[in-house]
Amino acid sequence: MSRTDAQAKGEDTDGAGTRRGQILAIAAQLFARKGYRGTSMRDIGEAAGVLGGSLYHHIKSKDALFVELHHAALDGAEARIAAAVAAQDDPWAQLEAACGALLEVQLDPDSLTMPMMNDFREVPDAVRVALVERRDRFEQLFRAIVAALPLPAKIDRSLYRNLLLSQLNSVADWYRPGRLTPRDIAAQIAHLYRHD
Amino acid sequence: MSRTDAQAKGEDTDGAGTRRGQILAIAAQLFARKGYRGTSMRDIGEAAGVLGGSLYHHIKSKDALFVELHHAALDGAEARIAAAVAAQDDPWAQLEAACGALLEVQLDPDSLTMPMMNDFREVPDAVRVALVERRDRFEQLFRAIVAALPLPAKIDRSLYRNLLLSQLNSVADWYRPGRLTPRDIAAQIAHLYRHD
DNA sequence: CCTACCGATCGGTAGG
DNA sequence: CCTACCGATCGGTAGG
Repeated sequence: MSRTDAQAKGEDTDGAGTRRGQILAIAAQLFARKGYRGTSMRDIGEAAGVLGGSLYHHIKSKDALFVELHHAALDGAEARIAAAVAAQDDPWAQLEAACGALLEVQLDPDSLTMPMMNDFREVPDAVRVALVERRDRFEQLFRAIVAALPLPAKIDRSLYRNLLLSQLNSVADWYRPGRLTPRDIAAQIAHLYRHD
Repeated sequence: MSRTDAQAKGEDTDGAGTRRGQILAIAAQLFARKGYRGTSMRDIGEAAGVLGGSLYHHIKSKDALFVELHHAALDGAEARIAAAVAAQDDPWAQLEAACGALLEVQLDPDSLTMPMMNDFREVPDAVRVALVERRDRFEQLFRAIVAALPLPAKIDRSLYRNLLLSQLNSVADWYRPGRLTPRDIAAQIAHLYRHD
């Protein structure tokens, strides 16, 4: 039975229980830490206790593996953010909730759900197209949140949204767990971006 | 005569006039566009009209080439930002001037002076150490500017500075020349970060 | 600056 | 899941 068949029946195709699920989790961790080009199939195999070539029983190609992980990561982040936003009424509170949820996902050192959003440049062209498309859909979530903010008329909402998203994505470049929590940082960002 | 000898005499060691200067400029452009790992010595050679191996008459290694370009880029950016800041008196005006100068350097598509600040993860360990050390020194400039701002006491200046720097660095990830100028974006960022 | 090459590593495959 | 391998590409070098 193919994976697609199993998915159609709603079975557990690659939770942590399956061998494939274990391999996906291991690969996500390595990609997140070392990037696309910095992670070889042999690296993933070694972490999984097999040779690199053996992985091709579970995946079609390195590219397909990376895209699958990226899509799953954004699915997870999207769900968490949508839930956090839905729990708030005030538009500014929604903004802070969205920032907090995104940063919690992105800054969790054990997170397998957020490989590298920002490696677009080190990926093959065909992969980049798939990543950008999925990311653009993800960003619709923030488009809606920003649209609901009572911003002064003179503020360019497109620029505002781009700055906010790149601000959130770039935190992972310098954040180190310890002094500040993801929520602390989200609160500060939401404070900076509060302009009324 | 070695390069070091020439430098000691203050000669033009690698301006655009020298062959070495041409090669550095070409390499900087490629690194900026495709990243460290995405740019091979053969790529650089091809763009310079020679074979990859021939480049080793002018440089010691790919690593040393990359570090040299990175240091030169930060030297140039530092000088421009310091000059822009010195032309202002008001601390908030200094902040905006610094943002504008940095973004002009970083968003100029023909800029050879700003390879990739953000590829730290795709670089060998020894290179990363050199890059981080130089970058930390670069960031002292912003430490001084932020220290001079009359921020409310409750604002964490360390977090504020980290957010500002990563905000500025991440603009290059989405900026496309056209609608907005680097100064437009700098003005918006300075506006967001104005909290008194 | 080129020819000709080195050892290492890469993604991926055939056959068992 | 392993053995054994493919062709491609990498940074770098010797010798001219």
